[in-house]
Amino acid sequence: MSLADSRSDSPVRGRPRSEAVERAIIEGTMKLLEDGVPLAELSIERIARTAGVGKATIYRRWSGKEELFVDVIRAAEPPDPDLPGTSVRDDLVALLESLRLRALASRTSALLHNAHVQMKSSPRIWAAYHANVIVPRRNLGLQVLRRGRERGEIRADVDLELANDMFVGPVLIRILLRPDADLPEGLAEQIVDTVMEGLRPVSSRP
Amino acid sequence: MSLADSRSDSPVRGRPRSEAVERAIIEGTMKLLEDGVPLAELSIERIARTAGVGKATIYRRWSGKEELFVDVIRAAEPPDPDLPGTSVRDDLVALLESLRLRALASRTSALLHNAHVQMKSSPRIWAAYHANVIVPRRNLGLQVLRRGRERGEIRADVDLELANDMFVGPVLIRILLRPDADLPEGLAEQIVDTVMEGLRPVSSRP
Amino acid sequence: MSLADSRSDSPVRGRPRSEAVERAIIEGTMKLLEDGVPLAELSIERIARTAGVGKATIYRRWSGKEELFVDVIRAAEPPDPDLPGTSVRDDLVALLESLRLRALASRTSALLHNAHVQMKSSPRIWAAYHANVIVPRRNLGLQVLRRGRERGEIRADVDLELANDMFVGPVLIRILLRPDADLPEGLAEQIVDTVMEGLRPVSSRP
Amino acid sequence: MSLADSRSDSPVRGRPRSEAVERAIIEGTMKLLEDGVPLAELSIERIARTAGVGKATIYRRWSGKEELFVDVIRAAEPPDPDLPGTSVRDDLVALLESLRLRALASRTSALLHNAHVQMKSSPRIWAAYHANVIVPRRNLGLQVLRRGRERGEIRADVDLELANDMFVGPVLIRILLRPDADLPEGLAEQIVDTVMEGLRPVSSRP
DNA sequence: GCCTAACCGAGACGGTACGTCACGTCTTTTA
DNA sequence: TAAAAGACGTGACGTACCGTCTCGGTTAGGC
Repeated sequence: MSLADSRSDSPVRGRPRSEAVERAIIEGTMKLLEDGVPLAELSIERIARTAGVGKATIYRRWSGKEELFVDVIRAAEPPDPDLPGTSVRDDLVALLESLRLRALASRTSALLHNAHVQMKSSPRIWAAYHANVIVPRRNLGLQVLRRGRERGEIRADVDLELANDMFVGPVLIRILLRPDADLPEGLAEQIVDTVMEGLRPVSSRP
Repeated sequence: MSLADSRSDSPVRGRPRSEAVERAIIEGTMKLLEDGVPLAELSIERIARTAGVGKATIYRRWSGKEELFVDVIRAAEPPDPDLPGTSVRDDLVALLESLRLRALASRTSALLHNAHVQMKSSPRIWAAYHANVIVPRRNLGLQVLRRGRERGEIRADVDLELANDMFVGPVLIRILLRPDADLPEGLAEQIVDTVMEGLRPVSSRP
Repeated sequence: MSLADSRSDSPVRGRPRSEAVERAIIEGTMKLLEDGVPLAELSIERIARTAGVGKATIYRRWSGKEELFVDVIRAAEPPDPDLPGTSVRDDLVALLESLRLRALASRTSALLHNAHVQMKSSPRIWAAYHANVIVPRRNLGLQVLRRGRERGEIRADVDLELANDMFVGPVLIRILLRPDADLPEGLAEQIVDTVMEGLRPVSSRP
Repeated sequence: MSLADSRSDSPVRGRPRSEAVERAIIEGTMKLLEDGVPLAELSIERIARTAGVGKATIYRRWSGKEELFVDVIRAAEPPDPDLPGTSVRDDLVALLESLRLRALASRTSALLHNAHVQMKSSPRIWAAYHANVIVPRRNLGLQVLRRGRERGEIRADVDLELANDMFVGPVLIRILLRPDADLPEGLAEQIVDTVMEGLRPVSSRP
């Protein structure tokens, strides 16, 4: 292997792909989405025009609109939130709060509202999005809950997957299904405090 | 209705539209969706071909693909579930259980998974779907919760809209975002019992 | 058969193709050629734009650029010339003169110079052009020569196909291979008189 | 050469162009043509692939497809035929015979049939081909005829340019316009003898 | 039992976007 | 500096749908 690598056969050959072009495409797409262009009008042709790029350059990197969207959305994803670590309750509030704030930020809002829409048209792409975006976030929540169970803040018999859905579901439902719904301050606390009540060990009840 | 028809200005004139054709279109579309045709390939042209119908005949009834989908989905919607009325808890379980069973039925499953996807591309259509399908279901839940508050099964200070989202959210999130997730028997009970814990009046705690 | 024909199954079905559109396409193409647009720039896309027509409308009638050109050239072909019939010599002069005049007319000149060029790229199309344009003209000449042989104006042992090439060749070579060459008045007479000398029966020599 | 190389200013600077590469390109193109690749499919990209050469290497030598073709065709041109010089008649027969044989040779046949086709798309290139290939051949014929006139084998009032077209035209017409036409042995003699009849001085008639 | 307006299927129409390919130019590394 | 490789912007290719528009041919009333 080290031998093969050091041979002159084909390290990279030819002109390398321009990172600037890649950025231009993704940011051009993002700009169009932010400008409120309906998803149905977001053609590859238009993206290419906006980014000042040839169609072939897009197809060289992504095999279609949906594949491109996975990367666009990934680029728009904010970094994982910092968790205080003081308690399960506080960590969950931080997680949900970051979800709420992301949805309120107009930039990602337009993306979040519409992004998964287009991708669900293609099971293959949805899988990619699921693996790259949804699962990691989900794991963050599961990790918090697992730690909570170890610490005795959550009953041992609780289905953590379901618990996670009970925390995240109410927020996501408002974001995805009812974009007009408001996401008031304090929403995260209300949800966490209510659901935690049903997960707490019986001994710790007031 | 008979009053309107008997008006003298223009009763019907000419050949009336065939109900059979209307049914053929909607059921043809449904058949295609059930057969796993990706939403992106569901063109009006293909629907017309499948239903053995002219394109104009479709456009005479619906102004586009999305409008048609609203009716297709409405046709696939099961009737509102019967609520036992014995308690808030039992009614909520019945509601969630009907949601779960609908998602498990393969026929509507394909529709549910993908329906809102296409429609969200068109705000206008999404509004129609929202008003005709989502809001009524939602109101059913709110009604149950309101009755529960009146009966004292739920604390007076609880935000019922949010409470509703907390019951429905976990189920919908699994249906819409993770079609591969399982919806095990007893899911409804688990969710309702857990969340209800946090909504119950302090006095009724064990 | 008469039964089948009289049944209502499918006389023509659907909207008939517009003859006006067909004309617009052919004349649009001709206009572009006359305007000196290089053949390489004569894209279907541009023809459609010029004719104010959708691309699909062109492809519905012709399977490609070359097929279309066959019809464009056929449309530009002048009618067969009137032959005086007084003698082989006079008929041949008339034939060659019509060829010369056609080449001088700027309209068809541009076509003639470039038309067969594009078509030869496709053997299939060239065959069509050959069958529809070249062969009929050629037959006209052969007919004249055959009549001349019957009348004794041409020796019986003459290969008429070759003879025809000897009359037509010199003119065509100037048109196709040397567009800058001049086609002076009297050219037809010179060629016919010279070649006829070699075809005449020995007895009729001066 | 050695003198030029030893000059101090800029003998050649850098890596010299490879003649092998040049040959590979021209012969690769010829191979493709011989293999019956339709002219329309003869892209620079394909030629480069076939010759195992970079596109830029081709563009460094020729400014486009047509320029390249001029050299390809020139490379395929057979040398000028040896003329017996015994009489105008014999020289012309030799000229026409060489034309006939060239067309029969499959190698150049494919080229001859299609070569001028592509080039006529570009007036500039056609001019180059005309000057480099057509004119020299043509001059050879004119030279023979001029000598014939001096010797008294051809009448003094004969238009030699036209005479040349009358000899060459019938053969070329068969090659270029009717590739399926046969070019039988004895064709050259028949044409020359027939046309010469009309060019001979009156005094020498039988 | 006609008349006639609207329906119905088929499919042509001007468009727009698709995904592919070749153009001629450019930017890499290697020789 | 040449050469192979291949990315780049451009634009045509031929296909598929869009939503609209004729066509010939039903199919129900109202007269």
